[in-house]
Amino acid sequence: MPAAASRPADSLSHRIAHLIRAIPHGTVATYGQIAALAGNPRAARAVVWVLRRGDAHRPLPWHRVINARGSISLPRGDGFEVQRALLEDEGISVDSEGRVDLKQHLWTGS
DNA sequence: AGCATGACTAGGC
DNA sequence: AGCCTAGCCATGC
Repeated sequence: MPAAASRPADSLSHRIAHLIRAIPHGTVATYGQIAALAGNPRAARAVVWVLRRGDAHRPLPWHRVINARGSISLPRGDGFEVQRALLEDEGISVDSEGRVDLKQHLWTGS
């Protein structure tokens, strides 16, 4: 079965989705961190794409991904509130500005 | 093939 | 410390 030059299973996007599902409950990861683990430290925007696209087949813990400054990147609004609620449900404190204590909750990647 | 979108980031001022 | 700019990646039209 040659052909199939870029099967989803081997694509960067798929690796990204896989990594996101690997983020442990109660911890968070940054876009850049996921990108780096997926092989491209500069593919943070690709991570965003995957998160926005979502996965119709399996649940994606999208709420565990935040930006490098340790805060929720969604614009203020419903999405923002939902993410904050989901994180707090996992025992992660999020202040009114959407900031999380990375020292305490950042996924070490292992 | 070119332009636009998106929840990003590092670096410069 | 905050704002702006330029890079980077995958997809959709």
